Amino acid sequence: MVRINRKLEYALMVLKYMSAKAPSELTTAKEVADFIKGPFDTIAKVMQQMVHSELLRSEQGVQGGYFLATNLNKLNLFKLNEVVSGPMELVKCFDEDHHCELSSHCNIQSPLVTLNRKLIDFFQELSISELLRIKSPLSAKSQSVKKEVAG
Amino acid sequence: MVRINRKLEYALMVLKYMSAKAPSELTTAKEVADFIKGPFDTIAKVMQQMVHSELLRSEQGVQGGYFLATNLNKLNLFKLNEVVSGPMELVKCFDEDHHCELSSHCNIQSPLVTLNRKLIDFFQELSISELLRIKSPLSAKSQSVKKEVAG
DNA sequence: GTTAAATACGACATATTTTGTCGTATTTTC
DNA sequence: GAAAATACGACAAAATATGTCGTATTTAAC
Repeated sequence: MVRINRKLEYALMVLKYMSAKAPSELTTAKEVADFIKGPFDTIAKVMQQMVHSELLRSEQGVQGGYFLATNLNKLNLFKLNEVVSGPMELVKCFDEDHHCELSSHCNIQSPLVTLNRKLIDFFQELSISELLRIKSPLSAKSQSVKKEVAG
Repeated sequence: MVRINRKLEYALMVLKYMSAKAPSELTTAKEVADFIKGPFDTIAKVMQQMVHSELLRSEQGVQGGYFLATNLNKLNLFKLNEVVSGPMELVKCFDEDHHCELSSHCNIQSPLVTLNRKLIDFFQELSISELLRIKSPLSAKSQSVKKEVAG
């Protein structure tokens, strides 16, 4: 089954939620968890991962929270998935460590490499702002917007 | 992590293996299992599922086996995945029975519907013969081939 | 007609991955 | 100092994927 995981869903929900606010306004993990009625801990961790990758920035302590630190026009689904779920590998045979035990007799390795490449391209071409239909006030302010997103 | 599963891999390996033979020649599950050094039972079941969906046909008894019963030019990856792994649903919220518990407060449902549609289109456009680079003697014989597969 | 080789298929067992929880530390405001 | 927040590793639980077993059935060969 080809399925995106919860972490990526949470990340998308977070970005959607935060993008509705003014860029300077902070958002807490609790706030998002309450809003989507999801598990606080997991959502908090996803947001922390996004801080590591500089998609968000955080302020600690009382009154702390997170704010957007990236242009959602330039962020794509491949990157976001990588941030929260690690490298996108269509099949096991691609990862370095524990490579697939069938690989020595596999008759479809090259097709799978091709397929993996195509799938990565597919996800890379999907911008988050387009996907989530975000007007993106931050990006409009901080960076030149190359093309208007239609629809 | 977006990853195709073993069953789909086995199905592709089976088709690749079988397509190298003359259309009339039978292939046993054991033969494929030996060739790719994979688990016989699982591979046999995948082949049986392919019989159900009429991608293969089978002959029972000693000297029995499977043979191709479909045009691999017309078979696409979406269909093949569906046959061996059930419906392709990007996210849980789409399936009828146990729908996602977050759906009532989800703020990204419509984007996910769109994404799911795009992903399905992506897989539907990938023909098996193209993916596996199969010359497809069966289809060349039994059906008119619309366009030659380049590369 | 018995045996052997094969498909057919449900039930179960195991392994892997995903998802969520807990505990604890740290930062900052009040 | 207390409270509200991020930070983060370790573990637990749940879900899913994968593989195995047992048994039935079909058919060819002997």
